[in-house]
Parts: sequence; C-alpha cells; structure tokens
Amino acid sequence: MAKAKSNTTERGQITRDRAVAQAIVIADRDGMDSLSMRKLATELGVEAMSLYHHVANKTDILDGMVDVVFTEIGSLPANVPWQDAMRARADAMRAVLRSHPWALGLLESRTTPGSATLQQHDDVLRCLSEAGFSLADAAHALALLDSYIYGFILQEITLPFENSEELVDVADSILAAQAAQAYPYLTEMARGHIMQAGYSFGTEFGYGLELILAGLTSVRAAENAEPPG
Amino acid sequence: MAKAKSNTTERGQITRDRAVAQAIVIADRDGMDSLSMRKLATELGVEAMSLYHHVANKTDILDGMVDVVFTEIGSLPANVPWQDAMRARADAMRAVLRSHPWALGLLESRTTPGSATLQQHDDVLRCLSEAGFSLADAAHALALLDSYIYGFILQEITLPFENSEELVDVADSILAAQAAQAYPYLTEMARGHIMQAGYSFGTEFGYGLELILAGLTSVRAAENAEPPG
DNA sequence: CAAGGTAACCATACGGTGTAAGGTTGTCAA
DNA sequence: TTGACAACCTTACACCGTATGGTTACCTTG
Repeated sequence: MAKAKSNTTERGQITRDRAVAQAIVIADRDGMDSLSMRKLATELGVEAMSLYHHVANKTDILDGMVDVVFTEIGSLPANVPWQDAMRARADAMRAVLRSHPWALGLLESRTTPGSATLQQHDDVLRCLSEAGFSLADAAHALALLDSYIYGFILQEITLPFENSEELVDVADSILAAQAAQAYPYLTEMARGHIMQAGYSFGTEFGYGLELILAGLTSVRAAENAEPPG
Repeated sequence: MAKAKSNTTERGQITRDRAVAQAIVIADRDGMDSLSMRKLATELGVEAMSLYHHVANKTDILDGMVDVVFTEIGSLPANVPWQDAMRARADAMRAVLRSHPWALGLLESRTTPGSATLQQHDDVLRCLSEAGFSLADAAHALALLDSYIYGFILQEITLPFENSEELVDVADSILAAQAAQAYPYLTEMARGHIMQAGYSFGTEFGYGLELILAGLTSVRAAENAEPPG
C-alpha cells in the first residue's frame, strides 16, 4: 500500500495567519460572497475540514480579516499638528477600506473589537488630548470623524462606477428621458457639476473632512479660551 | 371591464408587496441571515417556489426592501429653515435605519438607486438651492451630511449593547485588567465620560450634526457675501 | 352548462453552503 | 518497535437559491 507519500511533504505549513491571508486574497479577487471554506481550503492545497484544525470556524476567519485591515491602516504620525494626524488617519482608512471593499460590510457583523481597533482609538484620543481637547470633546471628535469616514467610504464603495467616463454613462442612463423632469435638481447637478471634466467623487472626501476639522478647531479654541466653569 | 377579482378564495392574495413586507418582518425579527425563500414562503402560507410567480428572485425582494426603507424615511418638511429641514431628514433616516438594522448592509449591495432614493436626493438639492447654496456647494453638503448620517448609524448598529447598563458591562469586560494599561486614554474615556450616568451614544449624533450644520452655514454665508468672481 | 386557457401553486432535483463525527496518515519520543 | 498525537481526509446532514416540470382552481368564452 502506498505508504510512502514521501517527500516529507509541505503539510505543516497551514496556519491561521496563512488562512486569513488567503481569505483576503479571495475576497479581494472574487468578492466576499464567493469566499467559502471549500474554496479557501482548495487554494491552500487542502480539504475543507482540515482548516478546522487551525481556525475555530468561518467567523473566526472573518474576525482575523478585520484585524488585518486595522493593522494595515497603521498608526498615527507623530510630531505633527493634530489636524495633520487626523487627515493622515482619514486618508489611510480610506485607502485601506477601498482596497478591501468587503471590509466595511464585515465591520457591521463583528461586534467585538480586536486589539488593533482598540489601539487605534486609544491613539486618537491621546493625540487629541495632548492637543488640548477635553476628554469629552476628544470623544465627540472621534465619533464624528469616524462617522464621516465610514459613511463616505460606504457611499463610495456603493457607487456603480469606477472612473469619470463610466460615471457619465451611469448618470446618463439613470437620469434618462423623463427623469429630467421628475428630478430637476439632480439632473442639473449631474449636468452642471458632476459631469464636468475632471470631477471625481473622491475629491468630495477632502471637502467634508476639512469642514469638520475646521469645526473641531474652533471647538478647541473656544474650550481653551474659557476654561471649564 | 375590470377583471372580476372575486374574493371567494385567498389564493390570489400573494403579491410582491406582501412578500416584501413579510420579508421585512422576518429580517427585523430574526435577522437578515435567516431570511430565506423557504421561510418567507412558509410565513406566507405557501411553498418556496410559488414566490417566483410574484418576484423575479431573491435580490428582487431585497431591492423592494430597500425601497420600502426609503419610503419610510419620508420627505422633507416644507417652509422651515434649511437647517431644520436637514435636521429632520437626519433624524428620520436615523430612526428608520435603526429600526431596520439590516437596511444599511443592504444599501451596500444594491447599486441601482430606486425612485425613492432619487426623489429624496432631489428634494435635498432643491431645499439647499432655494436656501442660497450654489449647486456645487449643495452637492458637497449632501455628500457630507449623508456620509455622516450613514457612518454614525453604521457605528451605532455595530455597538454590542442596547442601553447604558449593558454598556457598562461591555466596557468593563473589554477594558478589563491589563487593558487599562495598554489603552489608558480609552480607559479614561470609558470611566470618566461614557460611564457617567445618563450618557447615551445617541446624543453624540446631535453633536456632530450641529457641528456640520454650523460649518455649512458659514459656507453659505461666505458664498452670499462675496458673489462668484 | 361544458371546454379550454391561464395564473397560481406544488414537488422534485441540483449544486452549493458551514460544519459535526469519525477514520486515516505521518512524525516523533520513549 | 511502539504508542501518542497532531494533521489531514471522508462522509454525512441540514440548509440555501432556484431550474424544471407537473398540478390545481379559477375565469372567460361558447
């Protein structure tokens, strides 16, 4: 009986980290829906059930994926004004969440924050506290910034186009014919604003972010002008 | 000659609308994951395949659910300052999206906007235009407000607690023991801010919203002070 | 009334899913 | 050589969305 599979094989190679990494590759390439245990196992050169020796279950893998995402976002730059630090964090989050479109949807379902999440939030609070924000205002600022960042990316991911040319096509078809009368302002915006050469939804991100940072700056100024009393 | 739709039996009762309505009931009650064609059919007193005479497929039902959500949000109040109109819309969106926690996740996957969506966006642009915003700034404002609203609710839905008491428990367990040293600012925020009696994450919503509205107000003021040139 | 058309409904089946249970193999320590 | 043990595989189950092809119960027409 063929006992000698020989070759010392490559068996011991599968780990939770490798499984999570490959799961990310699949989700990026084929979409979250087609990430299955069987497919993941196949791409790791193994049968589905073998994975269960390294991960508890599928949601364990999903948790791992979320953690990798937060790790990719990285940490805050040091020794810069707090506005620059917040800008850098926002841009990093946007870049990472755009490159892994499945990540935002995953955040919804995993309710227990991993260490990378906690660390990141702690960093932001420290940055703002050291910049002169009260604890309460730092918390407000964090919630506000995160809301804006998540919400913007949520909309951005949902958009049914990738570049300006596709945008024109999509806008045309959505706002075709009778729609122009039903939604006059939307139509006008599409024609007069969005369809201008060089428009990109991505530039909207900076607009809102700067408005929020300006608002937070005056909050901080007011706070330091008149100490709590 | 209208068809004599006699009510001698209850068979003809199943419609797309009824199916969508029951799907919403199931999603609200048991969660989106357990919404299946078989379960939906059973609760409508019918076999799974019978549904396919009234809906194209499951995603057709999901599209219908999204449209119902936007309908529930309703339209803008008339004859009020634009800030009040935006506040009302934000509160309505928050209320509806919180009462249907599955809705946000669904928005991600359906990329073709329904008529309720388009109508709502058109209403906002009209409101802001009539309030003196340029078309470009109205578009900026819409993107900014929607980002904040969606992102806030996304975070709110993800929270692993429902009320202040549960919050204390959760915060305690997450920040237990050694965590206090690893995340000092987070710990301090939990102890000194969040765990105060009467704190509710929901009140954060108004804080950010007011800050954004204040920012938009000064944008509008600047715009009207110095006409384009 | 009878006949036929048709919309509503049901039964069966296929290829997928996550994973529980238990069998098999390869490697190393004693 | 033996035994332990982890890694791996096979099989099976209950579920999913839905293609296919009946089967019913009604309405219209004569």
